[in-house]
Amino acid sequence: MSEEKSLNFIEEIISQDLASGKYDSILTRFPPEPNGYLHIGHAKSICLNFGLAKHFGGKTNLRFDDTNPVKEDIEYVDSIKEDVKWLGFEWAKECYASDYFDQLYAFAMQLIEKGLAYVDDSTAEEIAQQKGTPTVPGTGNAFRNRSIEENKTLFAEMKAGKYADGEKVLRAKIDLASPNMHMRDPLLYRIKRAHHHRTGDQWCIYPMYDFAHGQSDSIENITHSICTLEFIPHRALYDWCIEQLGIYPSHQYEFARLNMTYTVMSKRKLLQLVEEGYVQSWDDPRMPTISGMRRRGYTAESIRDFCDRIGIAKRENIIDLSLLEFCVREHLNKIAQRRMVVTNPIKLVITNYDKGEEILHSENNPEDPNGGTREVPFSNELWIEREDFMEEPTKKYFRLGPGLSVRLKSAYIVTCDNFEKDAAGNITTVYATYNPDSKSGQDTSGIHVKGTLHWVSAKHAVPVVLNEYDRLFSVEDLSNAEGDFKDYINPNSLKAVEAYAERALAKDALDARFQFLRKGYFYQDTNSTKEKLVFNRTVTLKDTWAKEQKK
RNA sequence: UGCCUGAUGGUGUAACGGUAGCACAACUGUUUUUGGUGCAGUUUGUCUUGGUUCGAAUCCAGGUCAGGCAACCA
Repeated sequence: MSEEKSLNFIEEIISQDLASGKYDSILTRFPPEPNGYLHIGHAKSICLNFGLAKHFGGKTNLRFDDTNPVKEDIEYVDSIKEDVKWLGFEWAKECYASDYFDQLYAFAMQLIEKGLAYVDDSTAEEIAQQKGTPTVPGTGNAFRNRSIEENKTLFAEMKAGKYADGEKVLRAKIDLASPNMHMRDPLLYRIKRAHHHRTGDQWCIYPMYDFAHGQSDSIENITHSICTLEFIPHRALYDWCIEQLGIYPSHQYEFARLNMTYTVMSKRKLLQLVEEGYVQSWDDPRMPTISGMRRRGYTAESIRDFCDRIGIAKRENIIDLSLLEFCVREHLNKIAQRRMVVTNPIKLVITNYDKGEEILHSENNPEDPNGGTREVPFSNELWIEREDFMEEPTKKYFRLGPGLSVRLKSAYIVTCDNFEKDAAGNITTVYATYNPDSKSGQDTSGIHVKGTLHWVSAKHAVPVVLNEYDRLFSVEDLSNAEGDFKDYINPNSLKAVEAYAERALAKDALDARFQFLRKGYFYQDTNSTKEKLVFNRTVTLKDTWAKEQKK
């Protein structure tokens, strides 16, 4: 018997709506503005909206909220579609608010005819001033009393291009004294001569968010319109428009957006990082964008799992980056191909190995009994990690040092006899003897060692580059940090290192997921070529030895 | 000195008047040919003051704190 997972508050509402017969089925929507790339916060919304539909047997539309042509671009539309698909979701309809411009214009005329909207000639500053403050009611102006006929004519002229940008706006006539600032005669339309990525130069007036979003929901018969907390005060206006227009009553519900430690989650800030060169692109693997995470090696499955675990609620939150890392490690541990790569090499010479070389076999994935093995060439000269040798080992050090023995993964047990240093005192070569009876899988030596090292045969090694990423920012909670968020950028968020990889890696598929033994999970970068293999570190392995050392 | 949200361990999230649970993090131990994984375990919490009740995280009243709202942005 599986324990029933408790419902979040939105699922609760939907179950009740379905049980009461209010709806036969539900329709949700994911409504990004195409003015930037999607990030992990959007993934939360995508998983929520599509997940709800899946859970309750409904559908989800993808709708582009493209009512502000100066900020929007087709590049963003394309990337958004790609990201949603990659995350594993299929939308029922691909919609655009701009497809409803004619309908929206007619809605506005309807409001004018009901005496509920008027053309205002005031400047932005005047309007702002006349709105009052949260504690002081707004004041009207003469334009508020224009006749219905005059308003109709004026609005039609606005559409026809008779007026300059900013010369006039259309406003709803609601309540200038409302305690909700959004109800103090909100703007419905503004004049803006800008090229729209879909409607071109057909329009010079564009509806505001509040006069587009709810109406679009209604046109599509969205049952549950889910958005983030900052839209709570807009809900009164959302409902007002629907009621006055007498159109399909979609309902808005709000949840808390995602925040994460050590990163930012605002398109404006992310755009700044790109434009000012702090990262290379929107899909830079350090970015919290879907495309960046994809390039870094995150799997769609792990992101979905993450979104599932963080939950949906109304309280502000900041999620530990470690939860995201846990999710991706958990998935990658199951599917990643194990390979050996040495990043900071010293030479290990096996003095009694006189076979020249031999082919050994190593499991591709100990988690997967059907994962098979691969061939790994072994010889008397190997690369091992510099940190795997210590001249004067401490008590808890399980690796190589004078007189110490270790297992070479999938190979033999070796014992260190000697080592060499250069003039500067750096270890250059370690000498060891191997035990021929300790071959992996057929070990009859009876020797037990505590440490196992990864290694690469020197003459078979393939040079590769590893991009080792660290968190983008150096403070946990950017919202509590004083000053400019860019002051907290981690200057060491990317370290590109040269490394020696085992031969098999050169032949592996481009999109394979790897675990470089004892180093972390890696994924081939989009710029990687056969001539120059480049891997991005998705996430390190958990490292309890590093913790031990800090003590 | 307006209106709207919200407040449960370090971080999230459950408990719908009846045993404060789960996950991540942290810490033990154990297994391990990855100091990985697995397994077992430990630590840590109901913002506050009253009230209702046999019984309150939950209901009521007051307070405190945090966030949002006054873009021709979404």
